[in-house]
Amino acid sequence: MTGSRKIQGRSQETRERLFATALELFSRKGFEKTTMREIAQEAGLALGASYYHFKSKEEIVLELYRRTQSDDSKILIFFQQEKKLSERLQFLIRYRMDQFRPYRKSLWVLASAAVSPGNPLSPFSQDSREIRELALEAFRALIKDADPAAGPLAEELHYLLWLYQLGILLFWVLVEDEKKTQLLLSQTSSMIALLIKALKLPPLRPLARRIVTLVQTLRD
Amino acid sequence: MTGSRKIQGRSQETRERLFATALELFSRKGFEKTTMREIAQEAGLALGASYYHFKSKEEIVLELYRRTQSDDSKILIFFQQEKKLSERLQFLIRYRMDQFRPYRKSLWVLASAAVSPGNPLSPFSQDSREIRELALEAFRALIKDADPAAGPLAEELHYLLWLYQLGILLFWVLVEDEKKTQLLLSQTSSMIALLIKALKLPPLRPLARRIVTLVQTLRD
DNA sequence: GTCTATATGGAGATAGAC
DNA sequence: GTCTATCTCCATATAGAC
Repeated sequence: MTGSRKIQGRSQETRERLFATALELFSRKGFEKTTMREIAQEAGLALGASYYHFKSKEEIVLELYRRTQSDDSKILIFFQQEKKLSERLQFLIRYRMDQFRPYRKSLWVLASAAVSPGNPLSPFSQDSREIRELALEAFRALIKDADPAAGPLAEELHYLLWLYQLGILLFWVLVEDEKKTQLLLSQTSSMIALLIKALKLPPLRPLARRIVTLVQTLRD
Repeated sequence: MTGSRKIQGRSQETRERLFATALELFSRKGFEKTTMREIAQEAGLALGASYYHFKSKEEIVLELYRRTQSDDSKILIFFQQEKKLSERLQFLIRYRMDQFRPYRKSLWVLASAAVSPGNPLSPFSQDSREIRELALEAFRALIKDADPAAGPLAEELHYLLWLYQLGILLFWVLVEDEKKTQLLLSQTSSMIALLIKALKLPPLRPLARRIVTLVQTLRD
């Protein structure tokens, strides 16, 4: 038993080393240009040994997906004690960044590899809807009982804020500057709260309606 | 002479067919997953014959870059007769879309292939600054003498509008719906003009300053 | 000028010895 | 678990027919 645990432990260690080496190479050279031979060599293994741990190069990416699966219960708990919309926004997006941070450098390279048509890795293909719906659910919870209330944007605000989140994450991944991203997040999230308040003023009601109609039309 | 022209003509035709076939396959299967063998076969050529026309797979992409090089003089001429900012915005962005339209389906796949680190194709690498500066120049011209005038945003408005353009083009390439893109463009460009006007109102001056400071900080 | 046929070396992946 | 040997398919390059 103890012996078996030891072996499992060493195997896990090797697998971990392979995984880390692969991500390092992916972020440095890109997914397609990184070869299994390189990964194996850099991790100090023979090619065949690497294939024992990961059946294919794509399976390494699936491992990354698995590790960034989220448990959003902490987000919902935070929402119970904090009603301010800008604070909720910042918390939710920072929470996502914490999930992705260990793999931030690999994210862009892998995401762009994944959008290739017919790529089984693509979160934009089959699994897309499921993942996106989960993410949208968190934003629906964010809006409920929030201050300021959604007002005339109510029907589409969760979707708009989800798009906003994508933009922030894109900036984070591309610009690779933690401080700047935090500044952008804190500044724009309070501006958004301001804008939501402003759109409740009677003279701006038609504009708010126009925005909602536009978003609804574009979403199909 | 006539004989030579004829041969050149046929060669040009073959080259054109190869080029079109390659782009079609790139957009269907992705750049990396498309092989020269496939391109040759689908175009009805032998492999070696393809290499006569394009020395490498990457050279096909360089051909695409060459074809989308822009001549912005028509934009400047349009600006002389049209002062309205929302009209200018729509014209400029539609002009870019016209440039890219023949290759729209290939754009995303190639762009994502190009952002791989160390990729010689990348417009984000060395050539990046040059291309971006050219694009920004058009937006500087757009703002000059525009109605409404830039107001408190003046210092950074050309940059903000350039970002806006990137967003519209991203939507266009990803959503693949010409009508929706046109709707998004016309609606949002008039909202932008409205917002610029609003930010001149005295109570919104501090907000405008905050935006300018934020953009300046984030740009380095 | 244009094409066919073929060679080289490297990629992902697998089989089977240890 | 890890290795070596090997398979198949790819990009690339070139020799020579037409």
